[in-house]
Amino acid sequence: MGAVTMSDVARAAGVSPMTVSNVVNGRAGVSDAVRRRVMETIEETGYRINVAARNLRAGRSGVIGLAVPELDNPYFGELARRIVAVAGEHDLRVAVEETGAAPEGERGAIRSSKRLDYDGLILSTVGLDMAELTTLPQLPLMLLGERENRSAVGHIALPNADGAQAAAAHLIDRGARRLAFVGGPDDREPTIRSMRWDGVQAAVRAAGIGEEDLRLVDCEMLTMDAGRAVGRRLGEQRVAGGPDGVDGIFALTDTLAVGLIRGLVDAGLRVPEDVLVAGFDGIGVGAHLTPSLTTVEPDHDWTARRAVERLLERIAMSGPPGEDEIAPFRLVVRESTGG
Amino acid sequence: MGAVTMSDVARAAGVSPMTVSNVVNGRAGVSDAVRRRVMETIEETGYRINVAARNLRAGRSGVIGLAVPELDNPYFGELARRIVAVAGEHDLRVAVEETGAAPEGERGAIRSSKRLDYDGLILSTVGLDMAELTTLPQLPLMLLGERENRSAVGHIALPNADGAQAAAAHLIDRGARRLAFVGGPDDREPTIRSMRWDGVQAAVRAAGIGEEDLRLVDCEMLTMDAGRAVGRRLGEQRVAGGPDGVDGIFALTDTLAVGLIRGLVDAGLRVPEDVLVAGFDGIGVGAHLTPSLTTVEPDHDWTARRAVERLLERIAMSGPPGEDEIAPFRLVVRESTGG
DNA sequence: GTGAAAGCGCTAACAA
DNA sequence: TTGTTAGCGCTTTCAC
Repeated sequence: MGAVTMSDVARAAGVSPMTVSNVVNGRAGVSDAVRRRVMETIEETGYRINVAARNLRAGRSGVIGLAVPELDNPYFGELARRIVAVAGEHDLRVAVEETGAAPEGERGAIRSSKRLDYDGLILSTVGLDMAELTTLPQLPLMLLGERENRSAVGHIALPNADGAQAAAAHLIDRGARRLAFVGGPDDREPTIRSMRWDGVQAAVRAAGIGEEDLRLVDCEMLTMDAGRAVGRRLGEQRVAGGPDGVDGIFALTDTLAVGLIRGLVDAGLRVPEDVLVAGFDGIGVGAHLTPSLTTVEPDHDWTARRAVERLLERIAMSGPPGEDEIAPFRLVVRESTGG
Repeated sequence: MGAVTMSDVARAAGVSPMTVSNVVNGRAGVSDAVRRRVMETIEETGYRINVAARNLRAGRSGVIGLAVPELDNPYFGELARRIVAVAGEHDLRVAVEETGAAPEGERGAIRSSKRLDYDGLILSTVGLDMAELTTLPQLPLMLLGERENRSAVGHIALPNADGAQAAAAHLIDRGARRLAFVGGPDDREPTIRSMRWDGVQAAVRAAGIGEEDLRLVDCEMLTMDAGRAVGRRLGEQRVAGGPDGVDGIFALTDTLAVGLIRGLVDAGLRVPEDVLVAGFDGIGVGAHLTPSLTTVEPDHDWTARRAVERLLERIAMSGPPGEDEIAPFRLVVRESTGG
């Protein structure tokens, strides 16, 4: 543990620790000669700053948490990657956590943020309701994915309504007339699901399709397995009912869509010939499926950057959460909706 | 920042800070009465330990790094999830990092581990060679994936040779006779690729298949895109050459296999009717592809647990890296090799 | 432009 | 069983 300290460097360079500190932190007010000498000494001694000490002094931990529903979902992996990158630019470490898309997991993430002393938390929330979120945390918090602007918590929203509307409009444009919206468990208040549902409804209304030709299909978990089960069921109904069954599906997430497509195949249907399918998220594997997946792709870079930067602002100034922002998106059309 | 400190709690409870420390850390030698009183005071004051201070005192940062090639690869997401879980049991935070599967990225991860002062690093390495790894780091390091036992660095190995051999034997068992091994860039020394290649060769030899019926196909990157390009090429050759083309493919990773299958489809082939395909890793999406993917699935739980625990041992005792261990695996047979 | 003093909150070592 | 002392490595403040 022969760790080299600032004092060691200072002694070796014949200056005070304070001067070393100034050099290390690139502060002004150090003559070029001294700066150079200190730099050299740092090089020679192999000095590295002690982050724990600096953090203690600064009253921070230097770590922000990132809590996502599922780490093995490529979407959140991509998100994590970018957030880590942006945070690194600010010399922050990112501790990742998984919530399992359940309120209990999200509560747990907030709790462990406190236990492990994170400076702030970026929470990609699915389950926790706003009431709880606004009371619970004594912790700079950025929410990812929700839309509604509720006072105490900062948001970076996904283009839930607009994106879903675009996807549904596209399904209709490609000839679908009997639509299904396959989503997660129902909730009491604005969630990703309800907002995307609104978007799809808007598209249906705009196209003059009757409400009876849009079905809402529950799906307890947002997993491929769950999606596949639903797909199989919808597929079997379609097969039994002939051409009167569902012919266009919007899946709440790409992950769900992957399972859904496979379930439809299990039931003997072809995508897109018999049923069109579109998802939401823009996960990478979507491009290489058979059929490849049409999806709403939010701008992940933008999302990550804004989330981190705004969290940093909140940590630094403990000011108000600020305005909601909505990520830009594009609709990526692929084979699952006919090309 | 009205943070409550141990001294505050001590004063309020009428004891010394040291006693509070002992209670907080569950150390023995505190009377039940005092312990209870301190606990209550902690509750009342809302005291939370200052991790930065504790770390400074302990000479650690409380953070370990986890560097993986690609965060948006579900395989590494799963790995990360489990590692975070195990580390959490030990009150450790996990900072994730992406190397991009390139030596430069892996070097960068080691560098930033030092910059950000990680207590240790779990590195899922692909590119960096051992010579460099053993000289470079002054940092407790656990390697994931490699096999060769080289003095200074700890390893948790994947069942590279045995797993690949099992997969290849299975391809042959299902009737494949002209095999291809599709892997990453070639390397000078034992890597995941060369070890899996050895396994495949062993299977081919054991089956009495001629060396000329096993092809080694390079693939610069381990991405779906790259795999797709290779798949398309192999597929076109097969179509041109008739039944004499490749009829069984082992892909170095599942990610590659996903692209590969799609590339074969692009070329007009059917999997598994025309070509059998097997991968390695057991990524979740493999089960829901069309066709679903046969794969070698290492025991991820085991891998994560051993990696963290052994890293902790190394951090604590800075002892020798210890023996290599190889993760158990199973061959999961799915549609891409005929069911 | 440079340095000395003091203290961030915690805990090891020793004393009582 | 409990308390006192001292110091982890850094940086804010103020003096020179």
